[in-house]
This record gives sequence, structure tokens and C-alpha cells, in this order.
Amino acid sequence: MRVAQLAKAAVVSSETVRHYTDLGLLRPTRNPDNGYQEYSSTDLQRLRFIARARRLGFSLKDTQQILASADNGQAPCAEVRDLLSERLAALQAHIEECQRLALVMQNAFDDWADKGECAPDGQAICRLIEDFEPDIERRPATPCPAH
Amino acid sequence: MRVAQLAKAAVVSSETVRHYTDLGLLRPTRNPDNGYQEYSSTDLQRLRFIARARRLGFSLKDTQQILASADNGQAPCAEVRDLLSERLAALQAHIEECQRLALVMQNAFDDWADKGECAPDGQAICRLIEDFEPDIERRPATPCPAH
DNA sequence: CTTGACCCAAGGGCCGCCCCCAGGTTTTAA
DNA sequence: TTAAAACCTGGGGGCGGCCCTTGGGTCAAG
Repeated sequence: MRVAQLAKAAVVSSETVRHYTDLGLLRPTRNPDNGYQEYSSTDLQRLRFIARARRLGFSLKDTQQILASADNGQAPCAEVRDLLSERLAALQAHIEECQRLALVMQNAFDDWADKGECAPDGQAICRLIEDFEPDIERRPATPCPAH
Repeated sequence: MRVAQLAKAAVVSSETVRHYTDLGLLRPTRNPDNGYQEYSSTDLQRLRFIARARRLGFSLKDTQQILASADNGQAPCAEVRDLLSERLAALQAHIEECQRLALVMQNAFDDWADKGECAPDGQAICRLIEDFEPDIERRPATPCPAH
């Protein structure tokens, strides 16, 4: 199979296939006539595996590691379980961080409903923001402003 | 003020100050003797403004836009309110996406508790993952795997 | 024989910084 | 007074996970 066929079979873009190939996650051979990449059914299996792993919340690096273990003939299940619980914990922390931010935003929004426009007094930039600093401790910036 | 002093005063890193300067958010003058950047108290005000805006969930680009309006003598309040509600909506969507993912992960984790190790049958990579494809429709990959 | 669909590699772009380099400047303390 | 420590400069690369572009080469259908 060539790039586009593989991509279609696994429902990802050709770019993604190329990207994974560059990362060494897929290992096509070369057609010596034209230099095209030739993917095997094993590559399709790997690609589907990667897609599933991504949907399960694993990073590409995680997936790389899992595949490497499997390539070494080791059953990666234990590793997979550990990784998953790490990723899940991190995701939950991330969610909480986002929720805190959402609260802050909601509060600001409600707060601002009554306040009028900035008098452009030449001093302030926007009092809505400048006067805003609630009971919130120092927090980092936007955790992940939604893609 | 020079970079480090400004950074300290606004509780951000010097790198951040430099970054914002590169983006044109801060506009220091040059000390002709040594080429150092010289920041004014206006820059400090702007920097604090930016930091607050970031803590409120605005992107740098948003902030840039807001500052540009203010620089043009326009009261940016309306814009700011609109932007905030957009950002909030996006963040909530993001949170929901993350929560869906967390559920999937949790389900997989529970599911896997009983299943044993992969028999390294030379075929499968890791059945935990390969056999996993629950009632979940096609979803994109990891929304934002927690920094 | 041309059109259009595919292939290639290499590079930049996104976001918001952080970190490193090599070299010049300023400040502090011995 | 001098040496070390701490600062400054510009430019570049890195993070993640791709997407998109450029400038080619290849190939199937009409």
C-alpha cells in the first residue's frame, strides 16, 4: 500500500502517516523504481493501534514506547496500564485546572454585566481587566485555551 | 527599567518579557550606550495588564488586539466582554471533551483490571488496546494531554 | 497526451514560552 | 582594583501533533 491507501484504511490523513513514518512508528519499504513508500499490512495494524491509543489518551511518545516494547517481544500490558493511570491522573488534574479557570471567567463575566464601558480616561487600558483580581491566588496562565 | 527589573515587578520571567517585546506588546526604548532595552512605567502597566488578561483566559493574540484598540483610543470593553464569552464557551467545550476522554480512559482502566497479560502471541501488539473500541464514536485524538 | 490524482523531501507555522549559545556590560564583593 | 557574578544582546532550537506549502517526480484514465 502507498500513503494515501494506508491513510484511508486507518481513517487518518496522509500527512499523519508521513509524520508517523518520520518518527519511526511505521516502517515502510521503498519501491526502488520510484522511491515511493510501500506499507505492509503490519503497518496498517500498527497505524490502527496508534490511532486507538491516541483515542485512549496516550501521547505519541507513549505509543512509541509501547510499540518498542512489543517489538522487543515483551508484553507491554503492565506498562500500558501504568501509563494509562498516569495519563488519566494528569488529565483529571488538567480538567480541574480548566474548571478553576472557567469559574474565574464566569465570575468576571457576571461581574462585568453591570459595569459600564471604560471611560477612555487616557490612563487605564480597560478597567474591566485592570480592576479584576479576585480572591484568586497566583495562577499560571491559560492552561489550554481550547483548540 | 531593564528586563529583569520589569519582569520581577510583574512577576513573570525575563524570557516572557523578551517574548512580549518581540511580539510588539511592549515597546521599550534603546539605551544608545549599550543597546539595552529600557522599559517605562507604561510598559509595566501593560505587562501587568497582559498577565491579568492571561489569567483570565485570554490568549496573547486577544490581548494584542485589546491593547491595539486601547492604543487607538477606543474603549475595548465591549470587545473584551465578547472575547471573554467566546473563550469561556470554547473552554467549556474543551472541558467536556476532556471529560469524555477521561470517561473512556476510566472505562478502559476498569475493564482491564480483570484481563491478564498479553499472551505475546506474536500477532497482537497489546490486546488491551487492540481489543478496545467501546461504544465510542469516532473521536479526534487527545484533546490536550495535560502539560 | 493531457489532466488530475497521487507521490517525494524539506521546510515553516501554530502557541507560549523555555533554554542555550557566544559574546558584551554592569554590579558587587574581596 | 580586579575578578567573579549577574545581567544584557540576538539568534536559534525545542516542546506536540500535526497541517500546509513549495517544487518537483509519477502514474492512471480519457
